[in-house]
Amino acid sequence: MPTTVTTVNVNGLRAAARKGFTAWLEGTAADIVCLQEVRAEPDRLPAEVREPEGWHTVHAPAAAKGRAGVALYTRQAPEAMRVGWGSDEFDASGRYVEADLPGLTVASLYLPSGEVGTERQSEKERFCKEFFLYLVQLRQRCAAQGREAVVCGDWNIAHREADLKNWRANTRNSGFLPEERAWLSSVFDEAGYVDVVRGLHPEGPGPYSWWSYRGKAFDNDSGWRIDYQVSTPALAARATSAVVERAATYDLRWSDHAPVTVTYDV
Amino acid sequence: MPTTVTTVNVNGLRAAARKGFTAWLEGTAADIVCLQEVRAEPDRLPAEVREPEGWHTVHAPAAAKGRAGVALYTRQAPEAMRVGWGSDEFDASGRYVEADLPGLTVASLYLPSGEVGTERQSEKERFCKEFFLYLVQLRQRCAAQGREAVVCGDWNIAHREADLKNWRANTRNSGFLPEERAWLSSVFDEAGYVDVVRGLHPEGPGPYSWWSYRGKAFDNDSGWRIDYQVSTPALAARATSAVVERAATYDLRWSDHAPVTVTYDV
DNA sequence: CGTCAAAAG
DNA sequence: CTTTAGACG
Repeated sequence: MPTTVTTVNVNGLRAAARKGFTAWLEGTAADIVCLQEVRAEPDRLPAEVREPEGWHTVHAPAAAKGRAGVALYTRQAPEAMRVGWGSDEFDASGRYVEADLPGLTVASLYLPSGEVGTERQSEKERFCKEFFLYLVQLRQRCAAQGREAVVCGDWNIAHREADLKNWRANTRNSGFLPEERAWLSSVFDEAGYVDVVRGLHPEGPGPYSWWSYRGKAFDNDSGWRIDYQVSTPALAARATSAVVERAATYDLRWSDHAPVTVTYDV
Repeated sequence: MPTTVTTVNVNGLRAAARKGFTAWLEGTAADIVCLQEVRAEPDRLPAEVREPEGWHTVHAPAAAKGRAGVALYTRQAPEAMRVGWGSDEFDASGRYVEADLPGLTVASLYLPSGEVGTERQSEKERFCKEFFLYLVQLRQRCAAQGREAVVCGDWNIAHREADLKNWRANTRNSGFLPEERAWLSSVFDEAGYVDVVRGLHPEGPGPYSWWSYRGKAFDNDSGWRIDYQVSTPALAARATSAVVERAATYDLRWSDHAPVTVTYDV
């Protein structure tokens, strides 16, 4: 029985809904949708966006209004859900929510974006450090429960040179720093997770999932692959297809990110 | 030789230009256009809006970015122009500019909007007090120079019951306070100016020139007549037509105010 | 370049 | 309800 999972950074769910997210959701075949950068308290979302007909939704807004915010939309009712991972600093930041479905834990992650030389980069580093420890715990817990896990979201790090158009120009920019790339490698090599999309598409460049709104980044396909489905190995082995739903034209976009959709044969 | 003068509060010239002001300006027969609430420094306006082909423009932005701002667009080059009237408090507030054309001084005025019980109402009162003294001076100067004068703009006061849809509900609201109405009467009765549009349309209600964006004010024609052409008597006597260019539908509006256009046979 | 909150109207 | 500046990304 196939299960399809989509992750997408909506860059403001209210704006995205006006521009096409609602139509996209109505048309999608996904069973699970992971959202990042909702940027609204649930009360401030139209009801048909907050809890659309046919979906169960879990919202984890940030304490700061208009910032971050993640959500999970599932066709099946979750057995359990958890906001954050027990972090004093990050649990109220609207950056992590997970839900248990039969045999599967699915998470929506919005890893902080950084800026070299600023406090935002330090925050990103602190987040990564804490979150790595949690990823190890998550794997152990899922193994003990006979569950698979997939952590979907905007990780704000391109892993390898094939994961962004202009890697040379970005070796000193947040999102492609050597230490960030090494951290992401440790998620795969030490914590034992798998980059599902790269597994199905071993050849780069791309597929990119984010194009800056600045300049002509979208038209030039000057993108980054920073949205991942990071899963337990057994689940990754059951992935049968992966696509990035890049909009046909600039004007048809409803976010600066595109949905990343994977079908798992589980 | 007829001269047509339009005054309109554009509620943000950048937004208005996107929504239809540019097309309106290209189609207008006016010789002189007085703008209020430009809400942009000239540098931040597209060149074709800041100084359109065929027009001479005078911009008087507010010191505070994004606030107030008046301008005059004339097909003929002005002989002189003056920003403010020599007021310590108001000259840099982007609320008054005047220009001399042959035989005529034309001004664009954006009188402060108030709110009862707040500092904004006190500011409006101070403005009115100072500006009345200037209006008297202006008349004397124009008389001495053999010039007519017309002060066009958003006066933010409805003069009489016929000048707003729901006058009873507004007797305690800024814009229709007894003292504001009395002040405007003094502009006519003591300073000796004439309300040109009311002269040509003695019967109310209306014509209204502003409808709040809130609620269904436009659809219900729940408007106010707060945009005036206030002229010297001899000029008013030469006015041959006056129209408020109310948009046909809500969606065709490019401001919450409508252009008020008068043709003078001078 | 685009989203959002807040202040202003 | 709409515009704008400013913060953030």
